[in-house]
Formats: sequence, C-alpha cells, structure tokens
Amino acid sequence: MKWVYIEDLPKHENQRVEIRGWVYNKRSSGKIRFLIIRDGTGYVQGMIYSNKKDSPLFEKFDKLNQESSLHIRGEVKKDKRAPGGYEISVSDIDIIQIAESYPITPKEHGTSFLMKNRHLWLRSSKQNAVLQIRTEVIKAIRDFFDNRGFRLMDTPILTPSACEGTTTLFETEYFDQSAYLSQSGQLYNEATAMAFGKVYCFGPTFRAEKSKTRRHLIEFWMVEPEIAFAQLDDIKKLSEDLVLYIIERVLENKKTELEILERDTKPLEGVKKPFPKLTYEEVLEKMKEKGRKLDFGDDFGAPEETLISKIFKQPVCITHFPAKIKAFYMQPDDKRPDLVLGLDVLASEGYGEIIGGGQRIHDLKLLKERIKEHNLPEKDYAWYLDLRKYGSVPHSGFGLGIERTVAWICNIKHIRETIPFPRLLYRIYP
RNA sequence: UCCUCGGUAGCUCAAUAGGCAGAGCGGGUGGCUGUUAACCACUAGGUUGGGGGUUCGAGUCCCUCCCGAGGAGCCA
Repeated sequence: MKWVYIEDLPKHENQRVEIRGWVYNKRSSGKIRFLIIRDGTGYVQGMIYSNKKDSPLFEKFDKLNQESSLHIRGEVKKDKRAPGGYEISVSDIDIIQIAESYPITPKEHGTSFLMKNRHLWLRSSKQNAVLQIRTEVIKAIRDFFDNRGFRLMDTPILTPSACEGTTTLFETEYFDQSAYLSQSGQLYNEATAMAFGKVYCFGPTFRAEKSKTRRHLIEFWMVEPEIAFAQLDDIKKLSEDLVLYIIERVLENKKTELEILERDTKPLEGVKKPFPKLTYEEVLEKMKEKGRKLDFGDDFGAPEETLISKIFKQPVCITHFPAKIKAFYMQPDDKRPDLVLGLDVLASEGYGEIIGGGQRIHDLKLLKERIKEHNLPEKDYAWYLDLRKYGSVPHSGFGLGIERTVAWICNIKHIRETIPFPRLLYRIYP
C-alpha cells in the first residue's frame, strides 16, 4: 500500500493509503474511536468504527497514547466534521512503539517548561507552523538573491578579531591563538563584493551580549547582501523589494500555517511599496509630536522603535543617522558630515528593526581616521584597508535578521520560537 | 550587568490573618455510536527549589544561595 504524507491526502481521496506518524491525540466513545495522527507535514483524524467491543483494532487503539509511533492504513474520505476536511477510515494499525507518558499534554504549559522540552515542543502544531514558515522565508530569500544574480559567498565563522569592535564576542581556542565567533559577515563580504560584484552571505552570527529581551538571541541567522558601486538609494530599494518578496512568498505558500497560527494576514497583505522613508532627524520630530523627546545623538531604544512602527502601517526605512551612534565604516553624508548613510528598516506592527546596514566608507584616508577614532587596532584591519587601495569604489549592503522577520510574519511575541533550538542568555539546553 | 516578578503533584495553578497541602489536565481502571484541548465515574500521585533563622506551629515571615520569567541597555 502506498505510503503518503498527510499534506498530500487531498490527492488521494477515496483511495486506500498508509500514513506513518505519531499519535497527537485520541478520543473514544464506545463503538467509535478517533485518533489524531501527525507526520510532520500535517494532522489527520483516523476513525475506527466497530460493532464488536472486542475488535482487534480497538484493542490496539486502547494501547496507544500520545506520541506513540505507528503506521495506519485506510481509506481517505472527505468529511466536514474532521479537522482539516479529510479523515482516514482506519482498517489497520501497526504499532511501532508505545510511547512513555509524554510530558507535553494538550493543556497549557509555561514557557520555562516548554523551553526545557524544546526537543519535544517542536512536535506541536504551532511550533511546526512557525518553523515551516521559517523554511519558506529562507527559501524566498535565497531565491530573491539568486534570481537577481547575486553570488552566495559564505564568510567564516571563526575570525581572528572583532568585525565591528562594538559588541562582545565569543572567544574560543584556535590552536595556539584565540579566535572569535563571527558577529557579522559584512567585512569579508566587502572583499567578495569587490571580487564578484554583488554577493550575499547567509549564516549564523554570535553575540555575547547579555541581552534578555523578546528580540534577542545569542545565536541568530542573518542574510547580508553587499554590492559594489551601490549607494544608499540602491540598497534602500533592494531592502524594500526583499521584504516585499518574502511576505508575498509566505502569503502564497504558507496559508495553512498562517491559519494554524491564527495570524491576521491583512496587515501583511497591506505591505506595499513604497515604504515610508524618514531621516533620523525626521523621526526625532515624529517622536516629539508623540510626546517622546529625544536629543540629537540619542539612539532609538525599543520603545521608540515600537512607537515608530505603530505610527506607520508599512515597514519604515530610516536613514542619515548621527555618525556617533553608528559603526566606524559608515559613509558620511557629503552635505552633513555629522551624519552617516546608514539604513535601518523597522517592521510594522511594533516589531522593530529587522534590517540594518548602509553605505560603506570607500576613502582610505577617512577609513583610517575612523579606525583610529574608534580605538581599533589598525593592523587587524590591514586586509580591509587593502580594499580601499586597489580600485576602491562606493559600496553598500545590509543585514536582515531571519528570526525577527519570522517573528513579525508569524505574529509571535518572542523570537525564541522562530528557530528550532534558540540560544538564550541563561539557556543553552537542549 | 541592572530593575521587577516568580519557584507547591508529571504539567497549569489554588491554599483566607502563620494552624490537617487541594483542583483541573496528564497517568491507571471502568462507561458511552461522530468526537473536536470530547465527556462521566473511580483511583494513584507531595521532603512546597537548596541551606539557615523566628515560632508551640512555616507553603506562608526573615536572611542567604540556586534556578527561571518579564523588561532595560546593546543590537539583526
């Protein structure tokens, strides 16, 4: 008999099939019994009916408990009463294993308990939906860049020194010297962009910051495009197109998952070009209107980000930040040398920053000055400075945080649920 | 690192003012012809996070340590 995945059941209406999976839940009522089976691709109800109380199928059914593994065979039937619209009229059950008493019951649990059991929590329907949307987001991102001729250039995870010198790094042994886990692929990508024109890297990044908020992970995934000859306006457009494309793809291909999450898709469907574009100083004005006074040079904190993204229904592009609050490699504005051509994109619905980037300094002398001002050891940046010696060109890029993007699309409060095994402050198990 | 809150059955929580530690879910047993986190009955299940103190008596009050959650700073 044909082994079929639950997501493909509609193609097999009125056929006899085999499903291989796990018991999600069961109910019984005398001569009729129901079994909810999951196989990773979906959930389906199995129905067993018998006049005989001692039916061998009933005996097997009674032995089953939550998460027991099994094969079932039976006919696929359309039935409005069944969750998902289809059910299987079960004619045969092969039990693979009777599970031990499963800790995650169909009732409510606390976050701490669920995180401790993350390896099992992944089996539940909402977690399944979030992570299936994550895979679609990642696929969409890769297609977006691949289709536009970007070259995938993976950057190293073990690095000899700080990339940006701002955030704390994880230190590890590298034979007889120290190495640090990458916190960004950007600097290396500036090198590959000079070799390949337009590139992107996609990988994990590590921040040893003791951040403990719903928007932070210690280990997270980021996609970082970098384009030679591109200026701020070019990546503004690119970031807009990228965000739109990701949303379109999820809306198109992950309807069921969005339904499981009870995600209201209207705000996502409403995301359209052009996104509102503001400068840092214009945002300060908006803040003042809303009664939040900030001085020039103050960075936006979580409350400001939340406020901005609530004022606009669209994601918001913010540019032209004070040089002081941005990284050393940011290109200054010709007209306003105290400002840099940085770019942040804040997701709507209060989700805050998902993209950070900007135009990089391409002038050797200026870059050297900035390295000095930031008290960074110039010799560590020798190769980086080389890029400004041999045919230096203006170039720009940005990073998009995968987990924050998924959290926004799924309308999940905390980003820890958007990665299979989140690394958090005070939690590295399982 | 700082601020706030919490730790009681496998899980989620309750326990008036310091006075016999309880419920629902899950487990077990039995019942029910279409259930939707099914339902009904019965049943087992506890060193109240660790240590110390106050008290005739501590889940409850005090000290301390451990663990976790929410948030801040920083950032994607």
